[in-house]
Amino acid sequence: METSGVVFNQFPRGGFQLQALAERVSRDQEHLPVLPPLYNVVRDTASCSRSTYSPLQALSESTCRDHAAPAPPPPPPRVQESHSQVPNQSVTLHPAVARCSASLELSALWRSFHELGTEMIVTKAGRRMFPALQARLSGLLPNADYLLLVDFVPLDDKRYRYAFHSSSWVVAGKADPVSPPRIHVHPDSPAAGAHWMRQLVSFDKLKLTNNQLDDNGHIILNSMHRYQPRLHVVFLPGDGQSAPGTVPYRTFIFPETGFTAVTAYQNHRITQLKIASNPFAKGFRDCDPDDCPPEPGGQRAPRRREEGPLAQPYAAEPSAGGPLYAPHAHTVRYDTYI
Amino acid sequence: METSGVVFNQFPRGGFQLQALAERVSRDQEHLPVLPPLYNVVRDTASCSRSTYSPLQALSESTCRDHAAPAPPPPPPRVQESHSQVPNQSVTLHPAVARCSASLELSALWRSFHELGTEMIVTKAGRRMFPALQARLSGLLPNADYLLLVDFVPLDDKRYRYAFHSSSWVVAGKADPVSPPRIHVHPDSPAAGAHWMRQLVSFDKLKLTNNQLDDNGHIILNSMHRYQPRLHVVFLPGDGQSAPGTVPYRTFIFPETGFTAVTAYQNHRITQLKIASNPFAKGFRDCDPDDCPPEPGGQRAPRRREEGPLAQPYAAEPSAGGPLYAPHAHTVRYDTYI
DNA sequence: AGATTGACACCTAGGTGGTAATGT
DNA sequence: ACATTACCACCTAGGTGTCAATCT
Repeated sequence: METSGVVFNQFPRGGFQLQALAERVSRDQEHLPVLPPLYNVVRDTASCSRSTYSPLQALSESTCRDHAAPAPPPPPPRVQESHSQVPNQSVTLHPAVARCSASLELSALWRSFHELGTEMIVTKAGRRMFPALQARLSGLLPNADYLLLVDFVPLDDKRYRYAFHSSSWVVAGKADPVSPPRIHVHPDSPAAGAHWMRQLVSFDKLKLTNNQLDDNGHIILNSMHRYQPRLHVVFLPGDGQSAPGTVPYRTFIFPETGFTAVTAYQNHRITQLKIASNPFAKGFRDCDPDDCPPEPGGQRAPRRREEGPLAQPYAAEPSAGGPLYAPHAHTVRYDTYI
Repeated sequence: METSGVVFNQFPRGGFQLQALAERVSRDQEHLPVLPPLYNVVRDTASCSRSTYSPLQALSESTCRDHAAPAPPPPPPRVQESHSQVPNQSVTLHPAVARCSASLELSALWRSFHELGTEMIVTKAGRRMFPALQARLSGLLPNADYLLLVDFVPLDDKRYRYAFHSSSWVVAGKADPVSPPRIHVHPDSPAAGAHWMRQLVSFDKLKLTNNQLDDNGHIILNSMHRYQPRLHVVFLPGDGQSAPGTVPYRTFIFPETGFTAVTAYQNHRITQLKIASNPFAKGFRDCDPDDCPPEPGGQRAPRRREEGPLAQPYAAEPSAGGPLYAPHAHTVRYDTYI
């Protein structure tokens, strides 16, 4: 099923036309900077109403933060050299995607993680993301067919290490070599616009792995590196629906979904927030079994081991390495986010 | 999503073109006899090598039984009156389906159930079939797109009752009114022929319900009625792949998959075979926990309640009602059939 | 009396982080 | 040192038939 360098998790449907189209989307962007002007980048509409939006700014900081918590600035995005085929001017969108927009679901939870410096576990067998990428779509043509793709681009070309003494990430060198990029195709693809817009689109089948030889179609990432997920909405032209010279897809980036891939959690507050918000980790929660599932805002007594001064007490300054947790991160409890 | 009387479990993919095509397949056959000559009926190729095959005969008895067990003859198929649009002569198949064939997986298990008189539970919330319909396909064009559909046709127009005193099914009157027919679309649809042929195609998401008002897209059946599942392989023409005047689909019927819908099992030997072969029912098996999963052929000591002469000892003659279990049905133990 | 429903114990299947062992 | 792995207890989620209660 690999006709080019791009590897997909699956491509049962629609045969090879779809695969070729998805490959084109991937290739178009493969050698571009993380956020080239070509991209039709749209901000998380649920959390930000800014009409003018700078893509590069979006990745370099969280531009739309409605909390007072200090914004953890990730390192500036890498700009690669090979700008092949970058039409720097505005492009004409295919009508099927011209009015398309997407909003990130659970953006408050994502922001809570982002403020601490999101970490995502990668394992040999593949690990789901938590939170999972979920989006609400609008502006699609109900009767037109679309693919929904997710891929991951490096946020920089560095390798990181977590300094426990300062509870901060520090640069540990240049990035390791990258594996051939992989793209996750939403299992419903292709589907009509009406299907995608009917309800939340969830990428909860997507799995991350650090196994460079992975055979299951999972997304291959380097541990201790930073990544930015991207959502691509790709129009699939039917008979006579092609419009040469137009761009048939749009790419959405939600900066608060950027993360560091790890094989074990480094920042203990990330661990705690995962435990508090992921229903599958309920067994690790520090609360009585009866009233354990508290609604956001509730607060309960600890049950498991009293972890006293476990690592450093959570009070450290952001260092050059990248985002740190905010000293006064939310005490909000998340219950069921799945 | 309902543009005609046909209801589908889902139709996210490929938009309305696919839905229209599937509806056509359904409508073509909706008012036909159970097995009209139009159908491209193919026998379970795994269990039968007969080259000449009579569709009507296939439903009226199990024509390809390689066991000595007495064949439980189901009631003869109903022949409806409204033979609209029945080209009684042979039709020209579209090249994309001309060489298509399908074989039933787990046909030995299906036959064991069939010999006892298969029962399938229907519930308000929807119940999976066990065994699930699974088939291996061949002869598709690897790069062409296909839909895989399953629907259910009544095997007769009768209502049944199980006579416990004689351990046999008896006719209890004329069939109840039928709900609008529903079609289960395999979730992978549409997919390339290569995808369908790569591995076993399993319809384990299909659920049966007796809730006439079901709005989960499940298959609606009448309890205490007999049904025959059908598998439709539908070619989905791409640009310029249409061939007017040809039939773009084939229908496969495996007579050993016919069953009686029930809300609770009637024949106790059916219950026992389900418990012995369905891994989810392992908790009800009559064997020691350690060596409980015996390979087919093994035999173990009972663990749960000794059920002595539970109903009548299993020895009854087939009555006019339909299939009965064979008095000497297999003692083979089935382990994991999922 | 027969058919249906709902609560239940008991499974499969798989997603959590913890922890100790193992690499490197 | 640090990163990774394998295994584990503990969850969620949902598929089984049983049984008692209820419906018709």
